Amino acid sequence: MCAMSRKGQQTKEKILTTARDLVMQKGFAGTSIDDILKGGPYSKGQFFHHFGSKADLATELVKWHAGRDIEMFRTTLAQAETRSDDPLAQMMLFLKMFERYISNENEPSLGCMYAVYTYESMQFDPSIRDFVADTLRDWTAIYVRKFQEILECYEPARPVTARQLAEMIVSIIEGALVLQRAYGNVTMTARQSAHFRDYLELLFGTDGKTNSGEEKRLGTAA
Amino acid sequence: MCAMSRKGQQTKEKILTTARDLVMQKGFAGTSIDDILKGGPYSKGQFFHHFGSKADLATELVKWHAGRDIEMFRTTLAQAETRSDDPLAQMMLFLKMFERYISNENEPSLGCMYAVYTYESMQFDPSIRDFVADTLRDWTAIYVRKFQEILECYEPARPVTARQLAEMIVSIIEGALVLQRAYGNVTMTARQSAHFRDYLELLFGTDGKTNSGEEKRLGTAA
DNA sequence: ATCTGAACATACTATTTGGTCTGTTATGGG
DNA sequence: CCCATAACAGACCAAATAGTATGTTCAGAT
Repeated sequence: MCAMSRKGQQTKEKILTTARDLVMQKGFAGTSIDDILKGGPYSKGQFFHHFGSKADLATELVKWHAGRDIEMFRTTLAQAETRSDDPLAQMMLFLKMFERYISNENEPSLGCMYAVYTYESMQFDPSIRDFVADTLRDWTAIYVRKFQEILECYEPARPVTARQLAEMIVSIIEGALVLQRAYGNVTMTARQSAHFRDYLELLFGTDGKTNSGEEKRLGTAA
Repeated sequence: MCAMSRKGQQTKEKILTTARDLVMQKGFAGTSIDDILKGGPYSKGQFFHHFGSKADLATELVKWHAGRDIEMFRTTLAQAETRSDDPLAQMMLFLKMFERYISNENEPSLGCMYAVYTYESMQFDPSIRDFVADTLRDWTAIYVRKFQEILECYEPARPVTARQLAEMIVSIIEGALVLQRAYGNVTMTARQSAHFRDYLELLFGTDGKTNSGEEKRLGTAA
């Protein structure tokens, strides 16, 4: 009756974990099903019981990853939001938390799975490509909202939109992850994020700041 | 006597071009030799006459690409350098030229080949990984030099090193290329580069500027 | 013109790959 | 306890894949 037993779900997750690690090392096309099986070890029957095909794995893998990824993103942001009422301070804190997390990355997950899929995109069907693009858009959208709040409170030293800033930090992180991986340097992404924080301070910093957080936001809302 | 005839070189280049286009679409592991042959069409004998193996193609392809890539990079910078004596103006001009180039990208070369290799890195042998890392370092080093010149002439509004700025623009471009590809949006990279120029203006701009280009540079040299 | 090696063509092969088929074992609801 | 079905095991298969073997053509130096 039940669609899937405890044990089954557990096995499926283990296969997904193994697949993720291998895909992050060698790409999707570069990872054969046998590679994944050897990485378990799992049996062929096990794999094809849980996944209809390799293409099916591709879909389930990104969606599984994106679910966990976005959830952690939101959790971290929510955490930052409890520690301050000022959106700029929240953003700064969030970035610092991200930097701490990404530098501690012990496992072989150096890089971004969306980038892996993006750079092999033409072998996936359009629905996967769309999903990856949508996920990146979701990611950006969260930043956009926060920067909108910031722009409601602070006057930037130069004209800039929330979207521009959001896309910039996403670009910086994506790019830094490429370099981090290419160089085998675990601190690259954190450094780039820190530099972006520096830019934000210059843009919204004490000199350029015209309104304290609460004031303008309440003013706008009223 | 000659190592390779005109015709041979020509064919090899055509194969490399086809291979590059396919690899940029589906990744390296996702591109089979038969795919490349069909993309020509070329014969199997032709391929294995020019390349010892698929791994050999991997090596020759990045090196061939990097040679052309870095050359264009230097040419564009040299062009920018002839139009102004001010290193900051040169950088701005260079970025603008890059933006024009990258937005016009008609072909299917959306993205960066080094990123493709980096995200499939574990299937290549270490010498290729090292080559890619070195090429990215070369790329960064050129920016570092230019930012050093800028920092000799201008006082930044916040403390910043040439290396930080160089790594930031490289990250931004790498990341923007990922987004550009994921979204199928040809203007993303140019917009990110433009935003970085904005940051540079804020950092070195009229308010923060303390020395005119020539002055301080000469002063430092003397 | 000739002759040598580069350049190309193509049939063939061993292995890998994604995927199936058949059968066995474990699980949990009634 | 029973039994339907989920979960697993592993032999098997056809297609794809990288690579070879063998031969032919062609360009260019002498």
